[in-house]
Amino acid sequence: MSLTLYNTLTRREEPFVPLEPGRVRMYCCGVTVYDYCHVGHARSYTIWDVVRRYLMWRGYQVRYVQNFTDIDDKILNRARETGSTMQAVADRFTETYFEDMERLNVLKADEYPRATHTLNGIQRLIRELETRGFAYPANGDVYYRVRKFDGYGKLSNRKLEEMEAGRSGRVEAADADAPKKEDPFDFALWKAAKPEEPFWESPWGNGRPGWHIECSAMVRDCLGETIDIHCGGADLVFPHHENEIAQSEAATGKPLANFWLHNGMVTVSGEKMSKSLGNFTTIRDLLDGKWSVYPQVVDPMALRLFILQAHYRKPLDFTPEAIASAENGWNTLKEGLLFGKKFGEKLGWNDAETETISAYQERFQQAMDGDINTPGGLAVVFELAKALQREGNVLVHQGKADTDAATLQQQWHTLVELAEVLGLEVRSQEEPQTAVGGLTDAEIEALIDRRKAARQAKNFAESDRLRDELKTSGITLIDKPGGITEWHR
RNA sequence: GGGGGCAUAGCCAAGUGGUAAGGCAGGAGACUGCAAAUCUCCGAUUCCCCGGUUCAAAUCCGGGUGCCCCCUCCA
Repeated sequence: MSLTLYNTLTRREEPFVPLEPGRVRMYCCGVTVYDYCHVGHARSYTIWDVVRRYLMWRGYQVRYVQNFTDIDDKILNRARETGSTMQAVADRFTETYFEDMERLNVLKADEYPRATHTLNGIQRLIRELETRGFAYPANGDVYYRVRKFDGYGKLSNRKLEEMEAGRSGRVEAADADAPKKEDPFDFALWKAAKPEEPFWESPWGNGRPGWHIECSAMVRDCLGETIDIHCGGADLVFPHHENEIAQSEAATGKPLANFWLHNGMVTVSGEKMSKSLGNFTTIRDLLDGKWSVYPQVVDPMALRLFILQAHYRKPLDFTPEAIASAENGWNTLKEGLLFGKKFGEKLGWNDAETETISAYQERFQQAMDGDINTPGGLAVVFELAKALQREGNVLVHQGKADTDAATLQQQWHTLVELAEVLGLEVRSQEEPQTAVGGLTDAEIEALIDRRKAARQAKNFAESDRLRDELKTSGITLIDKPGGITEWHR
């Protein structure tokens, strides 16, 4: 069995073979740090996190690099609007990126290059392109000579003539740089500084790098001339990744990446979630219960589950119903994942190494090997979680489980292992134990005692009133056989 | 105009030639004073439409229809 991945470059699923046996070099296009991340970003970084985790689980040593674009017009605009500086804005939203990803349990990259720290590599690359005739200066700017690169269009599968011919029905925005370009398709490698903008010195004058060049330079600096996997959102295929290929391959004469992976867009009512459409929900607003159509706190793992329940290349529609569904699904998984903590000791589990159940492992792997089929992998995880949830309840109600302790331990071990490959973990620090209703445990117990008395006296009106009273304080009661009542917040 | 992708139960979603995974929601029963929780059971004669290939197709081929993404910053 081997892992196959859909490669945008060849438009086929291909067996994944790394350049160097056992090692994977992976680069992911990161965010431009000018605002909070939204659910679309969450999807992208979650899915690449899963690809990375899966490769590691498959035994590869993965080196994962993801950049921050911290030089950009949008950051500058934000700085102007808020009376701040590009650096300060970039630092702030780099920080919030980390906070959001931490909540989503996205593993930290091995390296986070930033445009502002890569100026040497960028300038070196531009100089090489200039020497080779792929770049030309024009009034302080430097442009890439697109028509000189034969392979231009190979990733996005388009021909310059055809793009020229149609140009879609959109209004063509005037390109202010057009007079400086030899050809309308040329793009900027270096932009001359405008008054009052931050700049860096260069052989072409003071200025700053264009967007595409930073990734070419960072990949080379951090991972080498050819890497195994380059990934990002499907909206980056053209022009961003196409231009990266043009820059890197013109300079080195080698392929930039063997596999190009792209994730599908998150949509809202069928339309792409994006800043420009204004239909986005930030990760923190969603998790903190500030999404207007779903004003409840959302478990980060439910968001993760929502993302993984769709195949990564398909569009994913973001709706309150889907989030509610994912929350319920996560509760089931969580029950399964907590099984060991709740019942392990009672079942007399030993500390010895427990084996993963191969039947489940193989089914999981088979699904994931098929272009990271997370919905298929989740089916296996859910089967285990449901089985354990059931056993847990049988155990609580009948005092003993239907399955022997050793098998349960293996099932639990398998569940935890496979769920972790998907990054689905119960993280204890996320359980806020603040008493919403302000009742202390003793007060709650006292109310329960009063209700018990009422029930024994068959005064059900009073007992139901007490139950409702507790309910409004956020306390749920569970009546069990033998007159025992348990409660939880 | 060009390029890419998608259409499977109420909703989400796997499945690429061998007779439809899984999740959510829903229904019935058990339990309960009633609830909640839990347990058991139940759902597509059918995979957008029309043709074709085949012993056999959701899966392959041809033709339609509808939707999304990209060609402008974008994950």
